[in-house]
Amino acid sequence: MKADPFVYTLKEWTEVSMRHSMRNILHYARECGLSMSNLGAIFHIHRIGSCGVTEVGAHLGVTSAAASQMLDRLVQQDLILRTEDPDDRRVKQIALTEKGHRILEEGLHARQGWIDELAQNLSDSEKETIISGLNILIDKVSHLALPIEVRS
Amino acid sequence: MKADPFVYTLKEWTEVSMRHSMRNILHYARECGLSMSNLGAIFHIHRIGSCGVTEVGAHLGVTSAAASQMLDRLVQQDLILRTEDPDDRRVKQIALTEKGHRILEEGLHARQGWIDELAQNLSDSEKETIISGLNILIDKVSHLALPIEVRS
DNA sequence: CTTTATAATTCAGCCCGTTTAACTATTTAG
DNA sequence: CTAAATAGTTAAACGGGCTGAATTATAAAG
Repeated sequence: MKADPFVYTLKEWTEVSMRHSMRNILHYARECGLSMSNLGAIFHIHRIGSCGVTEVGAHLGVTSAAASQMLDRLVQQDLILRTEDPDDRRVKQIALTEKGHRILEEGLHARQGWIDELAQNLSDSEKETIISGLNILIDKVSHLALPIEVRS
Repeated sequence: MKADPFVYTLKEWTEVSMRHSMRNILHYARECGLSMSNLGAIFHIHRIGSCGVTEVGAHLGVTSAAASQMLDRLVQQDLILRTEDPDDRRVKQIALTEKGHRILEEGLHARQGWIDELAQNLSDSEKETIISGLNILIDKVSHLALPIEVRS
């Protein structure tokens, strides 16, 4: 089980791609003056659409107090919008502003720019082979048990 | 160029795999009381072997003062060793302790554990297809221009 | 030998992210 | 209607991580 060459290769690729992406996103974060937590929140808010303060905190693994304060800073920077939920006025709906969306797009581009570069060095037949494999992975990974989002 | 389905698919997979890995490593960091910077330093030290304080800082994108302080905390936690370089006594050689190696191994395992799980849902022929693609990627990515490690 | 450059450390000061606890507002349960 | 639960905010306190500047030690250049 430990000697599965498939697992070894997939881990190697994951390691390499993550190293590239992480370096790029860290550089971008520094460039635009946001912390990784900030970017993580922005990415999460985009991915799940509108949500509440506590939920953002749960995803980041922090208390609702911490989330509230961080979101407050993001509101001040005009990156997110915090509006009252008409159905339950205890809840604040968190959403990205236009500027927030721009940061998100730029962040994605910064993080994955190396992939564009990589693609230029590949022939069409190589791309075919790779796509076949990736589609299998993408299909199967969606069936994985969803990791639980816990607060300690 | 923007509509290259290959780029789209590869980016999608990178996004998904990074989300899994990041969640797991964040959870692990929290669990063992280390920051992501700490883990990043440990990973880097392991990857390039022994190195100096300033170099670690450069990789993390911080000043040598910041690196010195962070490494100091890691020394106190018995995660790294800081010894004088006999060839140039200005330099301190940074290396992982046994405990540091253990944290590294556990971190890798935590981060990539989902890959083991994923592998169980794949047939041998599917694995073959995927490996073929990954090997192309791994080969080509090594030819990418190395991102410059800069200090602003 | 003297000067200059380099590696690392220390210190003061700042900001960010976090927690706990207290508090307000609102909703839900009885 | 009242009591309990929930969502969010606020405040105080702590520590991490960062910077810039000063310091020490060593090496390299002249």
